[in-house]
Amino acid sequence: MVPTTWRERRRAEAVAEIKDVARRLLVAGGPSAISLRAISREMGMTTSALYRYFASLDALVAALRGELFEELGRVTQSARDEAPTDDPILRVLAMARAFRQWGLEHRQEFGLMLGPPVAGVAGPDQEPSAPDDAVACVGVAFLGEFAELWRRGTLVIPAVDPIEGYLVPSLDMYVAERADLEPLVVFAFLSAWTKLYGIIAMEIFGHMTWAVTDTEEFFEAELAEFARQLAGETNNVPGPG
Amino acid sequence: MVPTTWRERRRAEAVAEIKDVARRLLVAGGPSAISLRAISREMGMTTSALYRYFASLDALVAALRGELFEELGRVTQSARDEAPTDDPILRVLAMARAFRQWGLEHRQEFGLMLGPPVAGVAGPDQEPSAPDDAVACVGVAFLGEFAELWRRGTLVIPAVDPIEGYLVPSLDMYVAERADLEPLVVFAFLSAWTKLYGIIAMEIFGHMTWAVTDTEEFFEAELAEFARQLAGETNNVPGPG
DNA sequence: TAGACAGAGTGAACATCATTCACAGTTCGG
DNA sequence: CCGAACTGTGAATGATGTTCACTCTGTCTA
Repeated sequence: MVPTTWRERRRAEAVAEIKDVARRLLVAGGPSAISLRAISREMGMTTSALYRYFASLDALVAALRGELFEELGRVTQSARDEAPTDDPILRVLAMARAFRQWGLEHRQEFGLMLGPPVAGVAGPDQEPSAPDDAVACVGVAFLGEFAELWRRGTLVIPAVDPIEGYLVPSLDMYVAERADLEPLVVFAFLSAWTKLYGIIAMEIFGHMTWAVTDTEEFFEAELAEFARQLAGETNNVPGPG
Repeated sequence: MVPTTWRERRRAEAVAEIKDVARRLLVAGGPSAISLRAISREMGMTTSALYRYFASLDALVAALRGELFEELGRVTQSARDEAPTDDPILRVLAMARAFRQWGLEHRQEFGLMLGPPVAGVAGPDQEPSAPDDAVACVGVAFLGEFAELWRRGTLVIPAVDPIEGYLVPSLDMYVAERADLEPLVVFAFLSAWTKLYGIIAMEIFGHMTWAVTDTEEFFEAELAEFARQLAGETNNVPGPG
């Protein structure tokens, strides 16, 4: 499995360098700035030589996208592992912060990964409901903490009407030891997951500047309220006065 | 203001047709499929002639984007106006449903509008915190209902720690009669707004298929829980059992 | 009303891009 | 050690945005 022959090692290096240059171009000028010609120029190669490593530009971008998901997954999970083991809520918060932080530091990458699907990269020809969808990589880590929270009996969630039927049935497959998740837990996770995505994506895509000046403070306020809800400590406030 | 001379009328028609064709191309093949050459071909014109109407391809796309925001604004607000005037919560729900529905029926447009900023269309050179940001057009309608809800004293919101400081100060400018919005109300709106964006964008961008089969049911469940929270009727459920 | 002027369209040109192909050099395995 | 697979080359094709010098034609003014 590990490259042994010279050619294989050389090839792996080339693939890695191509993806590195592609990422640099992405960061510098957005997805449309990733061009085989620019890559070949920077690497001192012919453009056609790149086709020995990737079937097309789209294939390259798809590979890069996959690698970025791995990176984001590593980052969030290592943030989780630095949080105290016995406090799932703190672990969730740590992951959420790491998620946002990485996104802010890698806006273009974030857009490529979690923006609208790019034409040839994740088109409708791909199987739509692939169970190993790249997005799952990072989402599942959150799900795991919700499962742990539920296992301890400290998870407080709103009772939702007809919860059955619309969740992917084998979702607890991802969770350690097949937790046999209550659908309500999955709903609680999804609710938090979509909300997290909303805040972060909106900020990174620049759709929040018209309403919020200090997005970090807003994010922390949302996080605090979220933690309060998880602990069942919501103290509501009635109308004006 | 209204075009009177023949040339002006003719010009307005041409501009409209160009944007129409551009939109058709967008729908058919994504943003990268919008090309001046394809437009000119379809219109039986020379490509260079298009430069009499738009300074560049990016300018065309930007104009199209603006028009799409107007359309989405009209759709959501007309959905609101069909809901009972005396029930702000129902009005918010109607707008949320219309928002999602329009997005699902116009995925490419939605991506262009609310996805990551496209290179030349909404680049960093544009003024970042423009108060008339296009996203505001649709968001403000939601804010208005929250203001109304608050005015009636029926809005129940969580108490959030240090709310001052990170909100755009002149946000109540948008609200009818300058409501002098309590920051807490703005926070409640933003919380709902980001959440709504999260659910809808995630679904439209295809980032939810790995976890949810029937996204419509999930959306309705979230909506119901949201309405319950707004009315202060959350009935929580403790851990496993 | 006649002429000046701005608007609208043309066709050629240049630079960029992805992709393919026949060809040649290099490395590996039997 | 020799054939086969791998890696790279250079030319070619056809797509793209953008510019420029031109014509032609409405429109407005003197």
